[in-house]
Amino acid sequence: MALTREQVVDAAVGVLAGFGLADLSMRRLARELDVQVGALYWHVKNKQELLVDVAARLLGGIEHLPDAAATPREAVTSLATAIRAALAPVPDSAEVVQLAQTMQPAALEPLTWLRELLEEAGVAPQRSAWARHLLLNHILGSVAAQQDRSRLEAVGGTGGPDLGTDAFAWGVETILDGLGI
Amino acid sequence: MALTREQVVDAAVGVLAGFGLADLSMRRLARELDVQVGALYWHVKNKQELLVDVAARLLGGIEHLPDAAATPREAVTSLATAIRAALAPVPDSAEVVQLAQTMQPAALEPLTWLRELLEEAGVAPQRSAWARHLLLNHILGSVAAQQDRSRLEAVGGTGGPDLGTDAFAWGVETILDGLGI
DNA sequence: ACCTGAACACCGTTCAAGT
DNA sequence: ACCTGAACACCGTTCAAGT
Repeated sequence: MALTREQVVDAAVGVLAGFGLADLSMRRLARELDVQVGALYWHVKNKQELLVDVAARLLGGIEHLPDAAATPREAVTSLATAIRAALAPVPDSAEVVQLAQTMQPAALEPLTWLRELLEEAGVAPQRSAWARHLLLNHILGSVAAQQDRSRLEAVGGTGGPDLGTDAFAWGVETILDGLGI
Repeated sequence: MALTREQVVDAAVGVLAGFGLADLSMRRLARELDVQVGALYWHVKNKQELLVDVAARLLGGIEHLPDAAATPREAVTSLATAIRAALAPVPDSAEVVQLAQTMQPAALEPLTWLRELLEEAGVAPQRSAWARHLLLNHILGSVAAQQDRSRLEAVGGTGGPDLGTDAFAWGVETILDGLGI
């Protein structure tokens, strides 16, 4: 049975989740899939394009319209939290999303919803693109900072109660306060 | 005359400013300095340590206490703007600073001043570390976004009036508003 | 003290040739 | 259509040996 692009992305997500971006090489992927390196280039144009698919997969499980009952502001908070939760367990996920966002912004749907929700919550259309960036920088920065910390703890981790969550939630509230919504 | 660590850092900053992080390899540096690669490793422990020095150099020209006459809030804005101005012309500088910040936070003095100024402006000491991160993520995110845009324009650039500046200033004000200072 | 030469163990990408 | 084999042009790091 022939290799599929799906399988290549699966393997890439697996290596990223298990070992981080430094170990995610095309050659490692080929080994994992029992093919030669060149075979991968029939299914993906290059590594960057593959990473866009990886980012999309990481964010793929996020649902739109989480709570019809919530206030518009709570809807923003809820989506931001869902994005963070999806990225937090995967090492270097913030870097991968940032890259994908730069190369193909439209490929990461949940990140575009952020702008819509901000407008529904009262942010002016002229400001919503900037506001989305502000929020996204906070989300990705929080994820990266938390993962850097856990890298230092290494295996002898303290197993603490996820201190990053408080800082993250506070940051979201601070931004929304600043937006006056 | 023997090679110095200073010269290695100089060369690294030069390659980064001129060609970006992708071209900043130890081998390229050795070529530029007319030595063998191994020679570099007598002056720096590894590439990461060198990049910390590069980041420190990029931020090294920033002065503390810019305006004694300014309000505390203006002092924060002024420092944030100075940091952005120092990084904006150097490709991939945000990535390099983020790496350095992770590896040796104390090595980047101007970034530590940000916290002090925020406290002087009225941010509670328990919140000032989080607030600094929020602001820093905005600064670095703005720099990266602007450089990504100018990468797409490439050589045939429109030469527009630096649209990123407005978004940056607005973001700083929004964060400070959210902090209630 | 400072550097060379050479090696080790990797990379991403391409492409003729096979099936 | 899909993959192999092999090459091209690179990496970061180490280290005996030279001066």
